[in-house]
Amino acid sequence: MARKKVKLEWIINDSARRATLKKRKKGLMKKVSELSTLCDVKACLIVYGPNEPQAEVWPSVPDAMRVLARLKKMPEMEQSKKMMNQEGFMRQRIMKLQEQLRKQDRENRELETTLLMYRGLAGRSLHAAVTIEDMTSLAWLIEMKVNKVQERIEHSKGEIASKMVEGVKEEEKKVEEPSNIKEKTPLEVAMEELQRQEWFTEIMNPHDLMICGNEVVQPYVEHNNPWLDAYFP
Amino acid sequence: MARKKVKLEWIINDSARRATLKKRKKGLMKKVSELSTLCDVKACLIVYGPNEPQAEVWPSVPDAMRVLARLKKMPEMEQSKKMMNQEGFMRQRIMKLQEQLRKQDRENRELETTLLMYRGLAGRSLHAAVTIEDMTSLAWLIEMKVNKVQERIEHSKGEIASKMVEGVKEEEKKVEEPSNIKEKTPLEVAMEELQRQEWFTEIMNPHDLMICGNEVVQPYVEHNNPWLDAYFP
DNA sequence: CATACTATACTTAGACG
DNA sequence: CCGTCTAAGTATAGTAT
Repeated sequence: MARKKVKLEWIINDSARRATLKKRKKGLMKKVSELSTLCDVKACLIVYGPNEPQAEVWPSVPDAMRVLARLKKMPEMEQSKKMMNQEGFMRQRIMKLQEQLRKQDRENRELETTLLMYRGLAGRSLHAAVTIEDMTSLAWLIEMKVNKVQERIEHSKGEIASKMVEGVKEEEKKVEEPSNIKEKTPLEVAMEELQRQEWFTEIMNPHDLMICGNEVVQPYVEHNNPWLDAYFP
Repeated sequence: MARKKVKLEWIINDSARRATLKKRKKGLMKKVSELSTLCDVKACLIVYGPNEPQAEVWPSVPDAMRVLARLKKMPEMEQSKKMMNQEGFMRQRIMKLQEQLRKQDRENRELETTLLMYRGLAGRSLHAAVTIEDMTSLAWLIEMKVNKVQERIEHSKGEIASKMVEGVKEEEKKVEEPSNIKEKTPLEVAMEELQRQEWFTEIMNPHDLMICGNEVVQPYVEHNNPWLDAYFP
């Protein structure tokens, strides 16, 4: 009746596997919550069942969304790590932080506006009527968003374009080098640039391709088209 | 020299807390990976440090994005659970699934297009030049997205509007009831409807408010504006 | 299938260098 | 700060109900 040392591999036995999943999932959730209270850090855990489309989420779906939102903004930061052992690191770091602060301040102002507006709407609608005006406000809020995104697109387009042209020029310069050093193609550079744009990640839907680091990533998709499997193995 | 039973509360000692965080985070990562190999389930874990903006992510940032993208689409499913013990559940279920299938098929077609297009771009740019045409294609792809979103907004606007008006009417009907039953206000209903729109979750940025179930959720925001704390405790 | 049990494997708090 | 050590505390595989 002793306990075997567990081998780290897929459990073949069907019921044993489900039992293990249940037990360990529970344990994991507990441990995540412990970590989060003991050390007061934000964390989130998502576990999908084998067939269920419904995932188990800690601490809650909305909170997980918050964490996701935060994660989405990080790719810009990952690169600053590479500068870690560079000379003059401090000055760059400080500049980055200052810029971040300014940005955050701007965001805070926007947040205030949205909060106030929502408050106004919610307060009024508690037991009074929701008027056409409320509805219009909502529509206005949404249209504002769209306009903003379009503005950013217009603003970024030129930059991306010049980056690409730049990339082309650089490639033309070293046209006869052996170049078995795998460099990023201009398109990849431009795509990475796009990934870093906030409006881009918010506009592109999850089924679009992403570039992350050096690899082209195909986001999660549950497809039922065998042709795709054949074409992209 | 014995080990105390750990109290589940914030560890005051600064270095002890950081040590615990490090150890337990490592343990958690291990356990998540074990679970995922033992039971072959998709999972993801994100843990933020106390001050670091850089999160620790398992299994990897792109994979986490995939998992989260999948999560984003779920809210529609959560509600079907409430119908579980209703009569005629089966027919509704089947209809939902059929609709989902159609939707997925459409999405697959879009995916194919994007993949083919990207392939074309990537293939051409490997060592050849990136032309203005490539760049234009990219811009075109993005503008398509924006147009689509706007279409959806136009299409949904009317529906949302009528829902709100409906809500107002209903509230007017029962104007003299005591109503200590906390019902959703029309605005809340409309907002929930919005949340369910794909274009909405993709357009709204993380700093906007979300409604999730019955509560108004404020997404993650690291603010440095004390006034906000005072106003929204 | 879920629940309860228990021996054992695994994790980790605290001490030490 | 970091890694190592070790006993105490937890998680859980296998089993029984």
